[in-house]
Amino acid sequence: MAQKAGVSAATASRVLSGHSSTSEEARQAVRTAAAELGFRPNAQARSLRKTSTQTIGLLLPDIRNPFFADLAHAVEQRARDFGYLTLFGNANESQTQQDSYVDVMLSQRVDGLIAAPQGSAQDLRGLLAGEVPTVFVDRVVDGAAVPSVTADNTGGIADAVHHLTQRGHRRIGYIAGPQSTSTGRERLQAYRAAVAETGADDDGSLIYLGDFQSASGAAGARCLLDLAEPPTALLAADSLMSIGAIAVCNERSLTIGRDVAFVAYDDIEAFTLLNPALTVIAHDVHAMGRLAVDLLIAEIAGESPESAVLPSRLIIRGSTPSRPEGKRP
Amino acid sequence: MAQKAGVSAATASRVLSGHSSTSEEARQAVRTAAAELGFRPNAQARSLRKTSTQTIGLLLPDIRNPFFADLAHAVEQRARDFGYLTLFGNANESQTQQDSYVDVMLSQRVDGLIAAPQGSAQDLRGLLAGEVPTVFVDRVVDGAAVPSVTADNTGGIADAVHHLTQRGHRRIGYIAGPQSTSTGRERLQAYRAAVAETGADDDGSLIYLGDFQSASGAAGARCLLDLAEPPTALLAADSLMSIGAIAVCNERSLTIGRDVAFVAYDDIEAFTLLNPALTVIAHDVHAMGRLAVDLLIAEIAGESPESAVLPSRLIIRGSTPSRPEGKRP
DNA sequence: TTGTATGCGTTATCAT
DNA sequence: ATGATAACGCATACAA
Repeated sequence: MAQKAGVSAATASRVLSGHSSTSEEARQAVRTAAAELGFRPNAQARSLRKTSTQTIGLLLPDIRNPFFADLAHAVEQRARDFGYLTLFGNANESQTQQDSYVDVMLSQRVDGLIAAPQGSAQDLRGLLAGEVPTVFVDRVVDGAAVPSVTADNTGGIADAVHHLTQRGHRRIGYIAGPQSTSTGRERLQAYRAAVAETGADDDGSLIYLGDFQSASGAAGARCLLDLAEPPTALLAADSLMSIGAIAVCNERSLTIGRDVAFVAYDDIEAFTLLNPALTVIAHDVHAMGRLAVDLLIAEIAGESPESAVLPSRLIIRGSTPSRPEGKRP
Repeated sequence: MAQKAGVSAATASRVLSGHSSTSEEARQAVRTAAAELGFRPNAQARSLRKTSTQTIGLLLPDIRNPFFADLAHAVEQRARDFGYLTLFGNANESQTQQDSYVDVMLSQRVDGLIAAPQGSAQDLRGLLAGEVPTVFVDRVVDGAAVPSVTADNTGGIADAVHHLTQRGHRRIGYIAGPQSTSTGRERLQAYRAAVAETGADDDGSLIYLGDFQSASGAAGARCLLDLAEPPTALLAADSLMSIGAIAVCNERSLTIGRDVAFVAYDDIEAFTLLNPALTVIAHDVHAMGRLAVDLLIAEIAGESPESAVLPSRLIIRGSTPSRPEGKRP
């Protein structure tokens, strides 16, 4: 390339990176030569020489979960604003895959890492050793000194339970997330606290432990509805489990809102299409992703950004009417 | 690292890559040293030396579209099987972002590229110049000699239109995808052909050009339903536009299945929750992603794999009952 | 089996 | 303003 332009590699580099002072004719020569050859600087070599890769890693547990898809989109767009390419890993709700992606991303020398982690701190030694600037998003890992952007899980669940008890429900079935995630744990704890506070039935059999996937939501709904004394309201800890649970209700010809109330954690557009539409605990996913990137950028710049907790908002729709006097099958 | 283990860099490299012959004691020394130092080989440097990066690029138009999220998942999992990391780009249905991602990925020297492209061949000169093994998935670009894995758009739409006419519909409103995509074009053409073939109303005003996003589905539904002689059935070219369209039907208290029939292109789980559930044109997204990776691997290996067209399947559910005699508002 | 030397493509330093 | 040179971290050909 350089020789085609009749200059040294150094000059070509200077022209292409627009760095140092170059002559007009050198710029011309290099640019035409580059264009003709379809020359593309090798990012690997550049990263090797510089310290940065202009790349951040995004480690998500499940890209098929609309919440994380939205989050990915928000992160990616914001990262672009700062000139970073987002390297994407889908842990598939598996510790093994998560670890392997952390490994790969560290090997790729990402400049920073945004992760919605699972498991304990031990599993993420790499990150926690401070090997790379890291921000946790949505989920956190206990005992990790890592800035995070999370949602107000406790407030969200509390609002939902209070809402349901106000509407006359005392038996609230809860389809929980996996306890290997901070969100799964926090939301379950919040459910228990809210149940205690409101005086709703504190019955361990009203809790089903799912895994944030649709099938477990279905299993949970079956289990709860089969109880001798079934719940009059269902609350599921994410949108995918909600979908599974609602499918079971339909299967059994239980009408949501009439035969059983329903609240979903996470809002997705399709939930507004249901009849009645679903009452949900919603968040500003876009803000969450955006803020996570901002924190990471600050961290990369050597600052120590503060963690943030974004508010939850209960959106009341038709799936949680006041409880009628009548019984349900 | 090497000196900590008391060996040369070459020996360390050999041990870590498990390549050449090494002595037991060298292996021990290197491995313990590597573990103690938390040593991680630099993938950049390795890629620079080797020709491959063990990385493929995946360029998708919209990760928030469940179809592409599923596709991303399938591709990523399959790529893992071959030891490839998937580098992910979300073009956001924008040509500019698409081009910039192609640029970045080529700079990153991905070993191959899987893309659901938009626009014309001119916009993707880089790929088409054969700079890197490429496979198109879902969408293609005209005039490009690139293997592809697509769905049978024509068959899917034809089945849907035939189904609707058999159920007594003559005015079928079609919310089309953008004509800058091959899927948008093919499906629209198939709609027109099927309308002509079945003798349904061939009325240009029954066609609305959307952009595969939810808002345009809503706009399309409003436009079509406002017609002096509105359609009795609606067909939308993807799931997002379907969601927007259904929201409008609900808004107007039109009951799907009773007041207006509905068929969505692409199946998503939430569609089965609607009451009635949606009739959809479904595909095996997982197979599509998997096959795309397989083709790419073959291409990387120097072969010339054949393009594949995966079948569409019409899943008939409650949203398309036989047309009653009664009119709709 | 292992060490030495070289090169991958780029950029920073130091001359000129 | 530009060229020569070294260095980034790793892998390989060759020598020992």
